[in-house]
Amino acid sequence: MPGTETTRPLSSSIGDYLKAIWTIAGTGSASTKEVSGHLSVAPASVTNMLGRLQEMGLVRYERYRGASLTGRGREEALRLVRRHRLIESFLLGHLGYSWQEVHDEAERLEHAVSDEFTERLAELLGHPAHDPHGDPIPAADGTLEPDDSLPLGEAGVGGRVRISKVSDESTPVLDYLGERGLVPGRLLTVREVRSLDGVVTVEDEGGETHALGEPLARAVFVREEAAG
Amino acid sequence: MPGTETTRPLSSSIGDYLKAIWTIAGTGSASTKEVSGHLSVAPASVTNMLGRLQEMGLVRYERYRGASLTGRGREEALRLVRRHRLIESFLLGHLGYSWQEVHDEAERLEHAVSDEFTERLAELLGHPAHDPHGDPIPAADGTLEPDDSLPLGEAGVGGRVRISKVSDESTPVLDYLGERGLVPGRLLTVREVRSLDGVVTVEDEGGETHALGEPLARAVFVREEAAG
DNA sequence: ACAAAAATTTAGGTCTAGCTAATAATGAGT
DNA sequence: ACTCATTATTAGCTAGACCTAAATTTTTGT
Repeated sequence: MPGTETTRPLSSSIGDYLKAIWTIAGTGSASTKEVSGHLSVAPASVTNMLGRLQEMGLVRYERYRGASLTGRGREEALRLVRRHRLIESFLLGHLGYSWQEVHDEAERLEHAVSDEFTERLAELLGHPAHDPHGDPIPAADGTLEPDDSLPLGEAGVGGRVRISKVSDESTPVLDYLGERGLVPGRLLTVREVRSLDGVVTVEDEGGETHALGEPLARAVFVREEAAG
Repeated sequence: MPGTETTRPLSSSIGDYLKAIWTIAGTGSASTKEVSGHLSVAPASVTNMLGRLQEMGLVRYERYRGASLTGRGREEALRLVRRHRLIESFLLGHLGYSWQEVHDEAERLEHAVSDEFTERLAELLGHPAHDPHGDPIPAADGTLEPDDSLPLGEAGVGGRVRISKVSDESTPVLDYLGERGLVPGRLLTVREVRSLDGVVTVEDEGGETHALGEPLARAVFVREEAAG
């Protein structure tokens, strides 16, 4: 059966590279330095690995020019993202993990888990479309819903917006927002966007007002609501 | 803090060696060949690794004499066994895995999972004392209930016995027994043990009679019931 | 008691994924 | 257009965990 070896294991660090490129560049291309920074690996090691990934047909890579994912590379990356997000959902929903604990555990687990496990987990969770951060979970067939959300600061003043996701970079930020109910799904009205310091003032459904500065405002992504 | 580095990561294959020695020899000692067979690793590699494990203080090893676990080695092995059995329980109980699928998945997961995860999983499962095969699950503190079960063939004729566990070596065997309800917890009466071929005849609670030959009889372990 | 068989160890090599230091290409600023 | 800082690549090494083939020790059978 030629062409049937779709699911050979693929060492765990290979997946990390693919995910990194996908995260950094999406469909575009990622530089050695960016990947190096993302994975905390020396640039020289990245160069080396990108060469190998190209030989495997997972990335397109040109010396001094950075790398971008091939179809297969993207597929593989999305498969890992799917695993990661489903596992995070499980850890938060069923095992009582907190935001901060979840990421590392999921990072390790996503490399150990089989497709079988992933799909059964999806089943258990009721095939969620989004993870707890609000990020879309790629479908089992590798499809990913296009993400049309925008940073809170770029929303139109006076508009009604719904929080679509909260970026998972910083734990204190997540905690702060979580405590105030600023989580995916929440409906807000944008009251003011001050261009000097980027502070965004919003009003939530309960009439509470929140003023969000630099790191906070950038962590919140929203979608404009159909009816204002 | 000297002596506080209890939980450093320990590469995954190290754990495999410790578990193998524990499984083969318990508290006694395992030969190079046994370990080699158990892990499907060349004998030379085993020799090499046993030397390293000794340096780490995890096994006692004498050239040409085999290896046995030290206290720390045993602790580590039992921790993995705990993980493995809890994960198996979860896969069977919550994700709908079947006997045959469960083992490999658990084997991979047990190396990726943290203590945190393990304990939260134990919580979710209601702190079970036994896994689905009937094997005791080591406690979080490293304690393991002594196992006083014996192979079905060694039970006294006429006695009432309860199936304590079913060894998880062979899938067809597990399936066969499972289909007939010969699972841990089942109460049986031993009708006959034929010494020529080792066939054991038992009667279950429903009055059904089962004649179990070599591989089957050896997979079933029982405990004698207090009141006959 | 000893030779042959079985088990084990040693020696020497591979592959992966990382590292540092030295060298080369790219691109920004004047 | 040229120089210099930045970014990448090459070269050469390390460590872990494995392998095969050759040498050695232990065990077994007579």
